[in-house]
Amino acid sequence: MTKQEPAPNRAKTKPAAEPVKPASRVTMQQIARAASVSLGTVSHVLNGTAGVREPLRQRVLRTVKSLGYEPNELSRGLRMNRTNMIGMIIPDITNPFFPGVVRGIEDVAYKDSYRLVLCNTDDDPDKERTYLGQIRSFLPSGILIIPAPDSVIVETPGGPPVVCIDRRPEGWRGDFVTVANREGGYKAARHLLEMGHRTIGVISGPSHLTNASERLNGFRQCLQDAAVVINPEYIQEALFDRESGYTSAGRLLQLLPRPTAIFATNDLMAMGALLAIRDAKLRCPRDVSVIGFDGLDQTELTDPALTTIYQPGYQLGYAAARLLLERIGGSADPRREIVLETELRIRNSVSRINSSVRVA
Amino acid sequence: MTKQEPAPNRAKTKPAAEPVKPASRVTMQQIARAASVSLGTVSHVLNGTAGVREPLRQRVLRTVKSLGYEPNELSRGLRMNRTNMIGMIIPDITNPFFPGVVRGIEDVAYKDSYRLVLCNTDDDPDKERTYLGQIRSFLPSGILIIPAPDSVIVETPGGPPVVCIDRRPEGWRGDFVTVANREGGYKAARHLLEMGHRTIGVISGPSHLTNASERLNGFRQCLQDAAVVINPEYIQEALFDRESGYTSAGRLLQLLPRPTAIFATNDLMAMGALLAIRDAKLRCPRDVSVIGFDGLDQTELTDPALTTIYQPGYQLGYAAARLLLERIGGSADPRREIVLETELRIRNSVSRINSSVRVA
DNA sequence: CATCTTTCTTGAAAGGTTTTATATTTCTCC
DNA sequence: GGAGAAATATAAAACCTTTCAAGAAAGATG
Repeated sequence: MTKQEPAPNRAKTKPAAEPVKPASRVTMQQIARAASVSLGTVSHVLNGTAGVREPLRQRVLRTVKSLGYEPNELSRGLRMNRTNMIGMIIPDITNPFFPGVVRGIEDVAYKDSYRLVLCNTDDDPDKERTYLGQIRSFLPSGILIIPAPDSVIVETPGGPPVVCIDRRPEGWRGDFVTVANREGGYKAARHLLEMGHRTIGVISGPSHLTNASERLNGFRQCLQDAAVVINPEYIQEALFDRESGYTSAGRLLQLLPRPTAIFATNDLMAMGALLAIRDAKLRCPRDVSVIGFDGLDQTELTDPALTTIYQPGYQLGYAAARLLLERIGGSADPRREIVLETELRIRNSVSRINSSVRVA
Repeated sequence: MTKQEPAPNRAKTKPAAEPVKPASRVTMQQIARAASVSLGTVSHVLNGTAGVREPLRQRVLRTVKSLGYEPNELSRGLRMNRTNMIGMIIPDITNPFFPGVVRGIEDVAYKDSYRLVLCNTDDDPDKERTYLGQIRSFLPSGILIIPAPDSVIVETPGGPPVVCIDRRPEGWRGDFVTVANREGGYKAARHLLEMGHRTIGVISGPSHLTNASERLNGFRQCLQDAAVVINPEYIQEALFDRESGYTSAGRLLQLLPRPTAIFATNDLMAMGALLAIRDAKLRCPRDVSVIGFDGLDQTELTDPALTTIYQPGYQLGYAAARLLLERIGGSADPRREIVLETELRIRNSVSRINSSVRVA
């Protein structure tokens, strides 16, 4: 306590008063002083870490309220060696599949009052590495990541728990939440076969993305099971975006015989295909059928409405976040792998092919 | 340094060794020791805050690299009274207009190595308040917000700068980045008038959202300028989402005379209208024309492709982030208001009306 | 009433950085 | 070679919390 002169001469002496601190935040120290109590006690009241007798407790609580104290999460995090943040690394929020995932994550995080730090990698492993480093330097409670292709994620022993979503990075041995991509691809193929298609083109995603290649594998498996062969040039690799879907579809349409159906391993590329078909003066599904993968809302309204394999994006995020929270809570269970189901959504972009074309 | 017995009896004595620190991060202190230099010097090398002679500098840098040091942003932020985070508060990432905005923000932020903390308010002022508090407790460098209706944002004098986007909250007197909503609405009306429409329905957004009401006002202004009257029941208020757009359109379609065109103040509602028209066994644009607002990518592919007023979401975010960064940099310029232009995108959902219907 | 427990309360350290004031070295010039 | 100035290095404080060890008060027991 600095000695304090009695009141009278206050005006004269120009006391070495603090120079009007620029509205800086209220600290626990100030609460302690105002409630004439020790710093530690304030902390104990706030966190319930030790019994504090009721009257004192009330006094502290009142002061907290009246001064409008809010804890400084930085010092808190510094002391406790982790903050209530969750790092969330995704390829690109602009790809309409991801907002749903993010939202699922956030809803879970919000309930437990975790904050989300968002990073878009653009599927660039360098950017991903940068972000990971930066995020770690905030000592987040956990990390949720949709890995870029070829990324090598490692879960550092002392560091925050990590859950991978949607794509499994090379050699990843930790928790993983995904969708039954293989079965989804299989379902797509089966539907096309059932509708009589035998000459089928595929627009696949980047082959080093596990989800893309699994969808393709499932698709192939089904054709193989049905003894339908598919020529390599009928399988085009694109980039999971509309534009490359458009160009790949263009190439497929020029093949002879022209495919009667196209499977795009995501909806964005399927939409590109729809556009390509239109631009080629063909009609979908009359001339060419299209089936997508994702089940984006917007594909209900395309012309024609897109038949697609739905995958539950929101649930994907939701499940991943729940799993992460368990880990943060200290769960040391063996690694978990959660696989959500896909679902064929039949709309109007796949038509039954006339039997004349059918193989005998 | 705890005294260390010679190796042989290690098994017996169970030395009071540190319990294998859980791979905790390397600190500046450790760098300092390893390079036999003071803590301050390390800091100066890292930040260039004081001249350090080259050989020493190199030695420090080498140690930093070899030990893999990464700064702890928490202590850093604690000391400097702010972190390199930016709080970003939006209504709902799931609304397809926002991802573009967010991406624009992130691209700017990334370059200056700021991190984004994402929060979805669902247009709920309480949730918004909660988030604001929580975000502030991280001492972010700045805050970017698309305000919820009826929210009261205040920029605390000592606190981080705030830039509002898209909607101006009641009484907001700070920086603001938006789109020329009024002119956009005007353009929509003019287009419909030019195409011969005189009986027009409107699906407006929530009236307490400034952007929604401005679009409507602009629209009305144009009709008024052209001496076209519009009956109150031809203006339906909806919620900026597809579902409510669908119901509102349904109501409009039952009016007599049935409107020949509908203006929806966002694309999501326009898509709902398209659906409603389809379900009412009518055809767009033959029976009813529709014009939207936003210019979402996906509306290129609807059936029919949606004519709409495009607003540059990405640029909105980009500009807001740049402005915020200037403020963070200390700019004390008078408050700025940036208004971006909209653009009429003519596609296929508005048709010219046959002259017989025209007013003489 | 003295002593022992138990329950509350406190002071101080720790966490990792930046920054200020001071100590030390190096250099310049007579 | 030595004084003084300039350049470089350092120690210690500060930022705001949590937590541990220890002190003080209250209650119980003989």
